[in-house]
Amino acid sequence: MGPLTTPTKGLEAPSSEPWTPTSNLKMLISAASPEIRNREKEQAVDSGESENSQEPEQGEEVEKLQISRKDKSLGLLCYKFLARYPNYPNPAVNNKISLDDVATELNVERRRIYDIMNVLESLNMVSRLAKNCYTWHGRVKLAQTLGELKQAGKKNRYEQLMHQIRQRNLEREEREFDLEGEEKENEEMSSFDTDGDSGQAELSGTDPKAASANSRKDKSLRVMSQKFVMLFLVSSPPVVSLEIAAKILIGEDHVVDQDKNKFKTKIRRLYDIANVLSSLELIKKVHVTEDKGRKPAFKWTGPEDLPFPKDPGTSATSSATQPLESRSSVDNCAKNLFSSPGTKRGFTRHHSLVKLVKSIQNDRRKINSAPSSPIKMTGDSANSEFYTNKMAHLAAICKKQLDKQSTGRHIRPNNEVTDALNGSPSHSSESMSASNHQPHGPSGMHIPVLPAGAISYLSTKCSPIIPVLIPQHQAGGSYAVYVHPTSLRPQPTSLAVRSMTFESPGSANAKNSPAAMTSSNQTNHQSSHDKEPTSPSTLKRACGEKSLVESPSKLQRIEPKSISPKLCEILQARLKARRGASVSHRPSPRALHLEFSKPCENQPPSLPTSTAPLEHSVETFLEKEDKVHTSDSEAGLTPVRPPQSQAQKLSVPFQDMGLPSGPIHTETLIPAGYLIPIHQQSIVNFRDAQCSAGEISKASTPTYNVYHTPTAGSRHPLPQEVTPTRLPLHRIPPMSPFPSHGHRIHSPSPAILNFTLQNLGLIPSTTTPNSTPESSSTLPSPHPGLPHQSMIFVKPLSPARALQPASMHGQPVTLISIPQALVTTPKGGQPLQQSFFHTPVSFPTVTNTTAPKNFYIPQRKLDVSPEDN
DNA sequence: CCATCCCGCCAATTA
DNA sequence: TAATTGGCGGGATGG
Repeated sequence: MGPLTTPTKGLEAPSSEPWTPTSNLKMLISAASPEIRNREKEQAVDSGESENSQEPEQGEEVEKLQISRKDKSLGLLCYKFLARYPNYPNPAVNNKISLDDVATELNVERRRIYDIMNVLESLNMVSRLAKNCYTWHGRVKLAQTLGELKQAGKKNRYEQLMHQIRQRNLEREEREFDLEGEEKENEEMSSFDTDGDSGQAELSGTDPKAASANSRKDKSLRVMSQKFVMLFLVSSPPVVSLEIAAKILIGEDHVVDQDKNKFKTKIRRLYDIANVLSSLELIKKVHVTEDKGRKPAFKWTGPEDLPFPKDPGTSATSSATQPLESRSSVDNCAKNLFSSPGTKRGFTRHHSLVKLVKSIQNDRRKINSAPSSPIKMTGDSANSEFYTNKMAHLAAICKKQLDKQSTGRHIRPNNEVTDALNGSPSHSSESMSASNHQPHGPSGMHIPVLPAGAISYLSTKCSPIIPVLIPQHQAGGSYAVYVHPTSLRPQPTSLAVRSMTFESPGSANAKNSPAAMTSSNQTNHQSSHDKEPTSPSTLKRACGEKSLVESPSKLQRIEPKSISPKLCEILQARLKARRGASVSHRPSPRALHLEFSKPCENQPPSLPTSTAPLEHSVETFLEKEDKVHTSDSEAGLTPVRPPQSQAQKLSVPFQDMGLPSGPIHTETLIPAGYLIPIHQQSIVNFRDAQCSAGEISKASTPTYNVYHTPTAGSRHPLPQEVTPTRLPLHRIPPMSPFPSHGHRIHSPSPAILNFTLQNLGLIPSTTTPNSTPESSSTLPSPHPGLPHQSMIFVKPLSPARALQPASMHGQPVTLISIPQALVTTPKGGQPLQQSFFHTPVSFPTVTNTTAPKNFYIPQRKLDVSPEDN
């Protein structure tokens, strides 16, 4: 069933059909304009068609809508766009996005859609399938992507750069140059980094030559978006002013102002990006009052805890591992999902290849899936989605309006700084909360909201088994699920691509347990094999060349640790001295890391499901990869690019060795790129889903559904970075009892919608018309998709607390339950990805830590005023 | 006046 | 070569 109609179409439908009268109204209204809210207040509900009736209530004739510029804003457009798709799409379905359709439906020029897509693509929320076609991933990979970006940001030392710039500014202000000398020093330091990392990227952008391969293009929006996000993830108060961001994004600030124009342009672009990110609710506008005056800035409101890619090498993270971005090359690579070969060559996937791949994939799935329970995505779900989308759309809008209405800003989180706080000491503690989930909460990022259905897993490395609790209200009580850690990490999915591979090694904790690693590797191998061999050399020239060449260089690598700390200290010292502001440093996670890691090691390597056999030496693995990388792409894997492989190679050994440097270098090299991670998890789900439904769906759609992520980025995590927590988790294979049921929630949207509508008074209560199964959880949780603060207050309880105490004893692992309220969830029916990670080893304290301590922010010079609006 | 940022020309890249 | 992407900056708009 599901498959039939399904997915594909779902999208378009919304466009114009009249859904319900009311809905239309809403849509219109929303679309109409900001003023709407006013209107709403007045009218509240209104009659149909706003236009028609026109309601002169207001009297004015404003004529329908004044089309003010705001009505056309990119942010609003983005909201509309997002409303069309579920936050956690069911992987089984093919979530294709046709640019033409979207543009038509939303009534905008294509150009605008590109802007949105580029930003979303940079966050892995979508990936380009083909010409006019993108695949929607929603927020499934978001947490991971953010984690990777964070790593990349650290690597690039954006934090330091930011500090430097700030200081510089201060100095300038105060006295122009006096301190130049010092600054220079700093700069130099930084510059190195920069050069190493981003610098290159930058250069390329600036310099044509550097770019050689890189198309200049690569640089832009996508890369910019990633860098911008990195800044937030890295800075302690997660507040970034446009000015600073622009400077960093531009090659550097040293450049000085020369190009005013350039600066101006950069700012323009940042606004574009910021609008999209705001729609995603990852950031919000604020003003910072620094020494100078008030400057426009944005505050991060997204999730703070991200999975750390590094550690886990195992799982997904690794994929993440790389943050990388390589800019141009990356892009290219990435883009090429499938293959990416040489510039032109690409293999473009190939039709024929595709078929092969599919078949292969299918086989794999079967295999893999077997153990796992299939998920179901039934047709209904599909249908439901259909509706859902619409609903979501409306809901989103409504929500938005509501928000506006409710002026209140909620809390300002200024201090959300959780990260900073906790962060340094332990990500771990903090992290827990919700890694993945969406953020929407107002400011709270951490709130763990889980979808009712969803199961969260904690990954703990430590204990072999991880208990997971899932609280569900309605549905059932909470459940505890035990999962083998191993399974988690190494992802069973064969799909994992090489990216994964390297991840594992690297991430695997610094030390990584061999077993785990191997397993993962293995998987990769398999998958990779099948696929196409082509890719290897081909990559884009750029990629290959650069990576190759550069990789060797270790420039950065070396210093990072050594240097960075120094710099930090210096900077901090300076800052303190000057301002008294302090910069928070994060303590290096490493120490923790190690500790944690050990436990992990203990775990049994083998996984039940995991396919991963162990073994394979890295080398082997590598070899294979080289040959094959891409193969997976279809499977949903990402394509690989040769360079990566190399990188991996390098990295692997090093890591194993325990040397950070190796891998790092690579990264460094490419700093600027755009990252594209791969997620296993998703894959997994996907598979599962497919098992059940997949075939059908496929049949319907010839295309590949796969979603592969575009590419994996190449890099791996830095060794340094290894953070203690690793969490990867995300979806687990179907071990858990429940998940199997498909019930999932797919899109929250309906729920939300209801919620919204109810609030509005539009509808009585209860479910939406088309109920979807998930309806059970009526509560509206704000979904990721629509975040609203206002809508629901989810209080972030400390998760730990919420959960049962049991967890405590249970071991190191803490469990977190999530209120079911939150509906959201991924559709996959499965466990979603939320991962919580708790720190594995928790000492008793851990739990505690999580919550409460957030408040203090060390220094902050900046005042942030919420502005909104 | 100035912060935002829409619009769309037109170049780069693809098909 | 045509079409698709998407850099880029003029200049409009709202505050």
